[in-house]
Amino acid sequence: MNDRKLKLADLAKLAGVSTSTVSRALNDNPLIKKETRDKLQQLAKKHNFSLNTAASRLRTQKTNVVAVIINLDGDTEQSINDPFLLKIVGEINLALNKFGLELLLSNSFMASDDWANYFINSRRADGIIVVGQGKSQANIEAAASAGVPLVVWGDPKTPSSYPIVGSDNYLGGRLATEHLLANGAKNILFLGDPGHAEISERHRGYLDAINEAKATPHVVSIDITSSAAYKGINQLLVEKGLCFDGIMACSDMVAFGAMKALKERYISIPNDVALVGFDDIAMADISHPSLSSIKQNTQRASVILVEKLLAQLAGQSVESQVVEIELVNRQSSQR
Amino acid sequence: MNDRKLKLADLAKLAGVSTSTVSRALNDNPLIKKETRDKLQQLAKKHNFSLNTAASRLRTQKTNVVAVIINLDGDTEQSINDPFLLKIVGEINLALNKFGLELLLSNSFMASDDWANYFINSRRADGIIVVGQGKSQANIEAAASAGVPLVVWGDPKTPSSYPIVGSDNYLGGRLATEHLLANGAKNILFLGDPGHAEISERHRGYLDAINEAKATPHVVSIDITSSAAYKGINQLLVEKGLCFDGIMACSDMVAFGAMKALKERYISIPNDVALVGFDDIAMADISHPSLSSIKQNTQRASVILVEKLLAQLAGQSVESQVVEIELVNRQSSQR
DNA sequence: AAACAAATTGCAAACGTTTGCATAAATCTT
DNA sequence: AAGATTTATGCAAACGTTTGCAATTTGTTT
Repeated sequence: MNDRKLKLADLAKLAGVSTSTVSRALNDNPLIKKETRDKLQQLAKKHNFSLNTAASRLRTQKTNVVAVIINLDGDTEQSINDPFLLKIVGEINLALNKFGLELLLSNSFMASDDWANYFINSRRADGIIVVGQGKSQANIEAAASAGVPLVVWGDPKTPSSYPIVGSDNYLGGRLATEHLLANGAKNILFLGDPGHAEISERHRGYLDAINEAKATPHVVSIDITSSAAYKGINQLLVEKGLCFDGIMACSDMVAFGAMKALKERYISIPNDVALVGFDDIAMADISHPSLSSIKQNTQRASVILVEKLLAQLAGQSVESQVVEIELVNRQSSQR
Repeated sequence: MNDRKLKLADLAKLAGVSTSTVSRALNDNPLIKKETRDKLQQLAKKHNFSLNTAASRLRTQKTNVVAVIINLDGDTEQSINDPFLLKIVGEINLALNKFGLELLLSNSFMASDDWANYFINSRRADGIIVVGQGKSQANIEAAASAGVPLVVWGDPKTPSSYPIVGSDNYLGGRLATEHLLANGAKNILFLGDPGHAEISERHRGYLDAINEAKATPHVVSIDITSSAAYKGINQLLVEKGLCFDGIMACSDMVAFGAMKALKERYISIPNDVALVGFDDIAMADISHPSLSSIKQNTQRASVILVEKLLAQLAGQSVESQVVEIELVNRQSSQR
């Protein structure tokens, strides 16, 4: 339907000016008289012109694209099932758009493990945002030490050579546990895998709160999925009976897995067992009983992630940063 | 840390051949002797070389990028909260990677409404996958009639000038309703907004099943969110009491909203009200009672979407296609 | 009105690939 | 052993922007 794609030169000919002028005008360069600029921008719009990004990226050596890598462990299926990871990708997308950047989506099953090479050397993107630290930080380390502009969503307290933005997981774990204690729970389970960076901090917070209350810690180490949680709690109940009266789950999906196991045995939540999750996904509010949870401010975190990436692109060096969290108090822990 | 980025010419000099040879070797062009090809590929790997995609895209006029647009209505907040949309994006990502394509993520709040221009003319991407028909198909129509390679995830039975891949929503609505009827429900609510393309088909299926059973249809038209469902059912219960014994919800999240409203009033599921959802998200299996649902085969659909896009890129014309669905029978409808 | 400064615009050379065509080397015919 | 094929490589011209510098126009000062 359309005739052949217009290029800058065609537009220039139409307007009777040089391509330099058109180029500058479209980039709103003040070197060009305001009047001419407006006229040319109008013309471009009228002819449905848009710049060939390939050409301009080649010339400027900038892409205005950010690669977002969902960093999965491979041995967990958290990816597809956990709404939280995808939610944060959505937020990052919004934040990037706000800064005029585009989002190239990838996951860690990508072609190469050499992110620096694949994304940056190849000029596919200007920088990288990694979502999730995963258990191994090797790929991240490698990219960072190759000098790639890079930010990670993860646990900011992890010592690292690259900036990490994330929630105060320690505080989250502590708050959740203290909340359970305050609601009368004595034997509180930690449900999650402390081998995972972010969860290990939540676990530390849990431990400190438990110790201060002179209670006994008990960890059920499971994969970050609801089905693993379901099985884990089920098994525990079979083997030892109801030996706990509170659960601090490392994610909401995990909490729901536990909740199912409890409900099936007619164990009352929160009366027999109080329960707190982590993430505050949409479902937390809509489940019955509704799930108390530690809410992560993903929106704010996303903006910070992008800002820090931009700062790096501008040559500044940036630090890790903690984003505030909040306990959302609902029915599952209230007694 | 790294020295200046290598280019093809540098590599050529190192190997003592021309850039043409290196270029062809790296693209595995059989014009080049296998031996030389291997040697050059090795050399490239050793020096951590990777092609400048900007340059090669400029030269070849191909990007190997597909823009995925999450098409939202603007007046609904389905986006961030509905795991289903994001899940399908994840699946599409996997499918694209399988074909060596990359995924540029966007949503309909993007800069321009002129997708053809923004994505294709500008050579940001070779083609577009639209996730969700939304209520208005204007943007899609415009892009399609501009000759853009484009595929839509939506309701394949919608008459359209572009190929739509999606579940058999009519059949899904019918199966769900028939299932509820078979389980003894007499007054079955349809919970969802029939103004929305895909949901309208589900509604048609519902209606046909209801009519064949000589039952009375009743639609509660709400936005596609769990909170809208919660409010909708709550209001109905307040105004008319328990005037129904079955619900066919237009999505799982909607079903959960309804479930909450029912549970709060101690209305038993499935005994007082049987419930079927749509989408079969992870939570359906883990809720209590577990939620019967129509399962959409997102993985298969994603592969088909990509294949159809590739076919278009190859100049073939392609048709809409229905992907099979399946009723997953769980507790919420079983009596 | 000339000389100078400031504001606009144009010229032409990059950016790093790919690829049609020409050439050189190797292999095959007779 | 010399031409005719086949196979392997190199030359050089694109692809469509951006941008330093030069050139032109306009405005200001004396």
